[in-house]
Amino acid sequence: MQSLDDRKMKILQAIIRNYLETGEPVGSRTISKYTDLNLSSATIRNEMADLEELGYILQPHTSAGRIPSDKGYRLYVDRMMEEKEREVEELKELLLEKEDKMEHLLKQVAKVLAQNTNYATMISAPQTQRNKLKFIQLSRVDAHQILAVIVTEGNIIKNSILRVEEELDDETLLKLNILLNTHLNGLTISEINLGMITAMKMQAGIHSSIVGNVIDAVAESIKAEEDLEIYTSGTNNIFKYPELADNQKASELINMFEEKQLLNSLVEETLADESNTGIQVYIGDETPVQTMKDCSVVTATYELGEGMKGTIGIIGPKRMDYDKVVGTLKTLMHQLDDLYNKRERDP
Amino acid sequence: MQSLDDRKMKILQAIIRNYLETGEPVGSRTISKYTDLNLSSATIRNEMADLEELGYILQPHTSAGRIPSDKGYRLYVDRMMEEKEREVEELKELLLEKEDKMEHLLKQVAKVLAQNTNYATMISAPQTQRNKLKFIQLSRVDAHQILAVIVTEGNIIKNSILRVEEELDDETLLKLNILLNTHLNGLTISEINLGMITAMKMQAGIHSSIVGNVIDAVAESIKAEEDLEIYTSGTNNIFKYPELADNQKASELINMFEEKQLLNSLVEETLADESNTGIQVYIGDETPVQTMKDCSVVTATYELGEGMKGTIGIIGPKRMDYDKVVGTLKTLMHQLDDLYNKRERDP
DNA sequence: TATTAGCACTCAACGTTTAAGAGTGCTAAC
DNA sequence: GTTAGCACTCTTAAACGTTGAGTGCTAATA
Repeated sequence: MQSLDDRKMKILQAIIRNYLETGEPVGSRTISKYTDLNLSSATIRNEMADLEELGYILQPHTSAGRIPSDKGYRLYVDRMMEEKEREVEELKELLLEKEDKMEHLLKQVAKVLAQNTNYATMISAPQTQRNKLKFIQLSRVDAHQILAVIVTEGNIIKNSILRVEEELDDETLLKLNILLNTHLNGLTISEINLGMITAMKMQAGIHSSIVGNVIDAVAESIKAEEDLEIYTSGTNNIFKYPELADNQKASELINMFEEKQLLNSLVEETLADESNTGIQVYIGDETPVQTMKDCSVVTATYELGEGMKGTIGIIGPKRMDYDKVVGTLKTLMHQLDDLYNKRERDP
Repeated sequence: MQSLDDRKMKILQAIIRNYLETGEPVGSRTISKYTDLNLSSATIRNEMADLEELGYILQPHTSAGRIPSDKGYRLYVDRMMEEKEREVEELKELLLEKEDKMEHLLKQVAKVLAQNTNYATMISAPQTQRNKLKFIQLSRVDAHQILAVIVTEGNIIKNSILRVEEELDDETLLKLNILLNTHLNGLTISEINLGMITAMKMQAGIHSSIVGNVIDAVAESIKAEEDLEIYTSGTNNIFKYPELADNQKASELINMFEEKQLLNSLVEETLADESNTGIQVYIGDETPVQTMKDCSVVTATYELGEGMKGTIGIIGPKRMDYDKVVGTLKTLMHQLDDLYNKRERDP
């Protein structure tokens, strides 16, 4: 595909910018005034006819102005990505307010982002790729209940309450703790095999059933970790864009944000793509999720060290302010980096 | 307020039933055919004029049919509540599928309920009224990190990771554990006073800062417990009712379901009302939350023993199928009871 | 006295018409 | 290559008439 000459490019940019602002098809006269090209509307018309023929813009109907096509947006975005490296924003302070629990942090991020951009946002909890066990602790809660605490790499903590028939004295509990930790620490779930389990059960003697239960709990904890944890915010922002706000579409979108399964495929798609700078833009039909085919989606991958990766997504109309969104996301990714490093360094 | 005569009552019921189905104002002729009263439309018209004067029904405009007023719905609901005690539904099986984590259970309930009713639903996590400490456990995760596990009455578990400068040997850790548990077990947060804290710090000697940190963690855990945990489902159901689906209203409602703070006031209102059978109906302006003034809300209080109370809410249009909703909620409350008892009895 | 038939009236909803305005494509002149 | 001018297209909104559902009232009926 041959690149556009400079003037066509400027006109295309002007059309897109203008359309982003107004949401209305933009006509030749507007562009003629809007740009610093000093061209009459007639000239612009000629150029626009060319641009349309090349597929960068569309006419909703004869005698309406033009709107950008997906291809047009794509060109605009690609061009923009090369140029821009946005300045830091006031977002920093907001984010660094005392938030230390992962869940709160993520919710906060989604919210701040939604407020800043006026689009709907989502953020997935970091998925630990290799989930090593770090620490297991059994404690007696009362006569027939044992609490199992399971800590994995990255300090993800899971609890599970087990019921036991037999009463356990402190000494036995201590022995079990040692048994479990010596055998399991440092292993990922896939490394825990049946041979190991039977060996441990042997050693546990009459308490073998407890070992079994604990291992089940471990398995479930790590598995539960894998299922989607996605936080969303600003879903009602879609009502700000008439092209998304009709009942049919709005309902589908809202439902998607609530169900979140569909969003998961977006997360996976984003994480899969390694080639990239970390930010991806899906315009219209390019999206991996059909429900969003009238939207554009910008996603970013963030990393909190130790291979803990998550995804941030911004979902809005095709006439999204790509410029701002990409900038904000870039800043945000830096913030998250800083936050992580700060936390490691200085508890 | 004097009660209506039998015929007026029947006509009112017919109007409401019909309106619930169609969502359109209902005219005299319809009622004349719809009921078994064998009255001409003219007679119905006279009665309707009376009913309107009494405030039970409204005319959206001259020469439209009538729709129920809030007062009309109220009468209908009150009457219905006396009579009905609904039969059990198929919901049972759905609910009893292996779900043992509170969070999942609640989400599941919200979802099932939304699917069953075609309205939006919410459920608040049970709030433990007197949150007694049951058990505290400190464990060493690595050289500079301690895991504090805090279990409260009702087996709510909270974790917190503390950083420590000094390395602690097993013996010290054990002593600290004993110290904390002997002092704090069985206390609610309000019972932990400053005197007690300083006494404990004294005993902890050089490790007093850890005691302080743990107590902070305890306080935070219990406080965090208090902030709203509310799950919603089926929010997009509101699009099924044109009277709620215009952009303005839909946006506000969706936002409310996302933010959830407003829903909290609904929860509080519901829990506050002790007088009731457990189910309350708010029609239109009766709602404690302004945002829902065009909706009706049916709430129920459920209890999982030990004073753990939560709230379930169903939010829909004023022309809600009160009958079905109240029935479903009653069944559901029984299910939750059973579930709790079953779980206690048979782990 | 309660009920009903009949009729004139009202008003939202819908389709049609009309006018205005924005925007285009094309041609001819600069 | 650029621009002015003009005829043409098509959306949008307002204006208008028509339709039909539904009402209130009156007078006749059981």
